[in-house]
Amino acid sequence: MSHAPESVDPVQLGAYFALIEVTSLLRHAIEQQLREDGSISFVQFQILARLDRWSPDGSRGMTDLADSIVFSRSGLTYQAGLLEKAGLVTRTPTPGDERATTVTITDAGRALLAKVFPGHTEVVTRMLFDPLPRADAQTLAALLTPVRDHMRATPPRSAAPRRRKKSP
Amino acid sequence: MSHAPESVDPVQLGAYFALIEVTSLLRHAIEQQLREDGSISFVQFQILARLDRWSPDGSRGMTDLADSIVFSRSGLTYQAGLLEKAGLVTRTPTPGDERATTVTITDAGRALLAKVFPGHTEVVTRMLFDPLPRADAQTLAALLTPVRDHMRATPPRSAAPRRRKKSP
DNA sequence: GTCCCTTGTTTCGAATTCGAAGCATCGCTA
DNA sequence: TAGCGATGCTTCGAATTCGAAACAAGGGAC
Repeated sequence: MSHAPESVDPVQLGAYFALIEVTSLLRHAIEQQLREDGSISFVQFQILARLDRWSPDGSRGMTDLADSIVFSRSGLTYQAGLLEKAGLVTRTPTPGDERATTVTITDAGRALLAKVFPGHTEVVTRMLFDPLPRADAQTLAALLTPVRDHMRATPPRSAAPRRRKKSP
Repeated sequence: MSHAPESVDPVQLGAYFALIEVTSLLRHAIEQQLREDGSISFVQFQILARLDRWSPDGSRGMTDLADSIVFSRSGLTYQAGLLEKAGLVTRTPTPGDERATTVTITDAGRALLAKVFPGHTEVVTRMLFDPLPRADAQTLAALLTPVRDHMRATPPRSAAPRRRKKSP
């Protein structure tokens, strides 16, 4: 299936493995902190944060929300159910489209997020930003942001078009 | 719970989110490719690769192996069971320590890894290294490798601190 | 040699994740 | 306006993950 070389540039390989490991370690650390502070999971934190800080009116459609955190739709249905049961978000039919559901963060959701955020920030700072000075973080962002955009624009490979495509 | 500031430097935050998203997207892409090429999961690929390329004699103890890929021990027990059943690794008692188990990659394991590696490389190259030129990958590695080592040396902050030997 | 804390691994149960299939609605086209 | 593929979400079943508890062997103190 491929013409790609068996051997990879060790330098690049180093970057790849560091990427995977750093993210795993960071995520584990964050999960533990979140469990202590607010009894929510990392995905739930992502959902609340996405709604509170990067969404108009604190609400989004399900599909959009799922894509924005790189998560499956069915998985989001499950998590949104949990969050709704806990009173942290609401799900309402989207006006103008009976199919669509709008997820909105509640005041309780914002409160929990605010309670949990300092610990999260502290962990990220201690694990990632402390050994990575500001100038370096800037470099990292400058490197990774274009890569992220490239990946978002390049779906995994169309064996079967799985992820939703954008408007042509 | 913390004195950490509520607001984070947007530049750093950008690096953090890009890190999480890039890794998620990359991992999904790799998983799909692995599924097509060799019917193994990402963790299984990690295990085989770790044994084949970064372990003496292609073998390691369970704990060491689990830690090296940032994976739970019980999870590794499960995966090692699957791999053993598939004939890709063997589990033998470690000579000199009856408790310990040594995991060793088999010829079939190496063969499968060799078969799967090109596709893996191709995906990583296309998704990560293509938009990230070699010089940049070098920068990325230079940034992340120390961070990774820092994280490895700084466990998640043990919630239940292990009992120490003796009080001085 | 014996006690007892450590270390290495597995078992167990609960929770979470994903893909595929199922439904219902939308909206374009004739 | 009827037909029909596209779109948005949920349900379902299967697989995988983790932490805690259980088990078993090692090894130091006495």
